[in-house]
Amino acid sequence: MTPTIKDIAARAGISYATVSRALNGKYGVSPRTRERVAAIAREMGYRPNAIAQGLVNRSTKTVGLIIPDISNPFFPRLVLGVEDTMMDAGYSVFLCNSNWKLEREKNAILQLSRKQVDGILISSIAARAEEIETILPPRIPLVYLSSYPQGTARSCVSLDNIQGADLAVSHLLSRGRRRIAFIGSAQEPHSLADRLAGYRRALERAGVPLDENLIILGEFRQQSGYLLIRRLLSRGILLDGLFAENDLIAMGAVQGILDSGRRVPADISVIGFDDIPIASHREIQLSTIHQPKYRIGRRAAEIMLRLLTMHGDSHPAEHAALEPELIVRRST
Amino acid sequence: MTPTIKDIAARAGISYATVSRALNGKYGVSPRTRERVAAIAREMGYRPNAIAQGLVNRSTKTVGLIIPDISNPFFPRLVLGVEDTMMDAGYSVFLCNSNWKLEREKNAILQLSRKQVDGILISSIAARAEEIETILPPRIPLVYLSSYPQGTARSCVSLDNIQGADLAVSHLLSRGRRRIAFIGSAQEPHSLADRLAGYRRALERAGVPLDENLIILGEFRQQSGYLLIRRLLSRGILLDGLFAENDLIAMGAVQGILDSGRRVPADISVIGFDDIPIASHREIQLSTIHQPKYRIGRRAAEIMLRLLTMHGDSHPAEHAALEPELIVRRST
DNA sequence: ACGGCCGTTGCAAACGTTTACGAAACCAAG
DNA sequence: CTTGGTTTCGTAAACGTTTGCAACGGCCGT
Repeated sequence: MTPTIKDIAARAGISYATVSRALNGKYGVSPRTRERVAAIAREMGYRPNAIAQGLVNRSTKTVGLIIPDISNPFFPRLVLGVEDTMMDAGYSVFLCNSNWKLEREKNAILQLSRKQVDGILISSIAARAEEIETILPPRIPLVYLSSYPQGTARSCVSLDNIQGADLAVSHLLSRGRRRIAFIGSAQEPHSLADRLAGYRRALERAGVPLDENLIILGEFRQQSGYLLIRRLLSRGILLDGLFAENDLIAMGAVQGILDSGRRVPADISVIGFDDIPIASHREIQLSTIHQPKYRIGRRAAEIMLRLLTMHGDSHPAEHAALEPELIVRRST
Repeated sequence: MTPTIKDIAARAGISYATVSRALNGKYGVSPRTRERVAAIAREMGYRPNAIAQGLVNRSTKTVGLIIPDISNPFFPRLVLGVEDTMMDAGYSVFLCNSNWKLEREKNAILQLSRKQVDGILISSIAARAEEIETILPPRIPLVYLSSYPQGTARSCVSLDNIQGADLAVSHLLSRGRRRIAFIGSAQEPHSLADRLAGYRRALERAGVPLDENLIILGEFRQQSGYLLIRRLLSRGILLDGLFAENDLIAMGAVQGILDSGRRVPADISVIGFDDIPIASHREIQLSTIHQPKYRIGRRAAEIMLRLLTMHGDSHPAEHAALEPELIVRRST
């Protein structure tokens, strides 16, 4: 059907080994035949079969990218960062959505390893490294983006979540807030833990007592923020500030606060996390901690490429922690 | 390294052909050995090498998905729809961003065909079919999503853009608007043409004269909508309604209108297209034409699966046009 | 003229599968 | 016990590449 290396060889009257060498610029082919082969290949519209190449080279020039949910506004730019830089380096990327389920993450890893990907980038919800690293193929590069399970020796790139949360809460404190609630999601154990830690650290440093009643957990969704804050307020619990684990929750919470007859930020200051695109909209203006999503993706891909090129010589895990940045908008 | 079919054969003391048959449930292997093989495979953690399988089966259980830009809020749910249903059917999907460039679309097709994908789903910006179909491998299934170039004989699934635009403009007319502007993007020729056609059709049917000065083109970006409407207004051109080719432009335009001291919808009613997630936000409340993005993706994937299973017997192109739905919100 | 070396090419194995074909083994019936 | 048929299994080719090794020819130096 589509021409193969053998077809070219037949047409050129030489062996297909020579064709291969000519096309790949290998040493040992006369300039004359090299050109002839190139011309014929072009003319026949030859495209190397990457599958066959993958089989013999034991490298598919392909990586897998596993994320929880591409329709969550945090991920698209991260994915784009990965895709852009991998593509520039000649790699293709398999996209897999795990839907926040460990089972599906594991399944994705399985599928990817069958497809012989050269590496895997994953934004995992696993709490412990064994949960997913045990099913990895032997010596395949893996880098965590925007996550890192406990006990892993792999590379990862993410924001300094503790620092970011600290920044957010300190900002609320600087606004004179003392009763600061935290609304988080139980879906992603790691970032939750760190952001909670940052929350605690900031309060402690400021000498503000911690009230466990102000900490509540739900899901990574907007509605979740709405419901949780309303429940909190209806219980008559006093608060003048809110730190949400992410912008989606924060936006829902803002609506909940408004619906309960209170003002933002006058009565309650609200700050989120991530700086998703909507957060900066004129009518929203949510204060937040900025995450350079595209850069995180790019950086992770760069690390992956490095791991890929030094194929297995040693894997000095690289831990890139990007700096969080406070973005002050109308909600505080 | 990772166990192959031969390792299993050696361990079981049989030929690897038999192992293959046993593992694939082919006819002609005794239940006893079948079980033995399965047990050994499980114990050794065997994973079939999909690359090798792809080579001999001439099918990689893989498709390519080409879209302009995953970070555009229109695409994530569409991608999710594709990914979910392809994955359920045992396929993996390569994601490629073309960044609204025909060159990159073509390049993506090239890469994908080298990777021997079984099919390609593409949200193309090409105006004419030849522009991209000429570089397709011979008999590979292709389905257009949310786009269809002129002169193609391939399947496609998209919204009825003319009808949708008609709906939008008719809605503005029903609100008593007569001077209705159109702001579009030149980036995607097809949807532009259709939405413009619907715009014209609705005006004509209502007997409202068309004013070419009210039609302006820019980019698919929020900022573009802002700048264009401001320019329009500063020229002193009268208008009381605006139909934007998509929500992003519409949102930018709303800001531009507000900044120019006019009210929405009192002075100028605004309606968009797509119904991206932000549009429904409480503080935005943009009227628009809903596109069922996830369903479009799913539907396209289903068509692809059908094409894939009847491997080449004949390709009766399937043209699925989903119904647009008018969503009335605060901006009109 | 001859030996050796280099530049160029071909042969064949290998990557991990699937599968057509044939061989062996088994069983039942004659 | 032979025969024919049916299971069950092994051999080998094939998919499209890459690459080590050997072979070939020509050129150079002696």
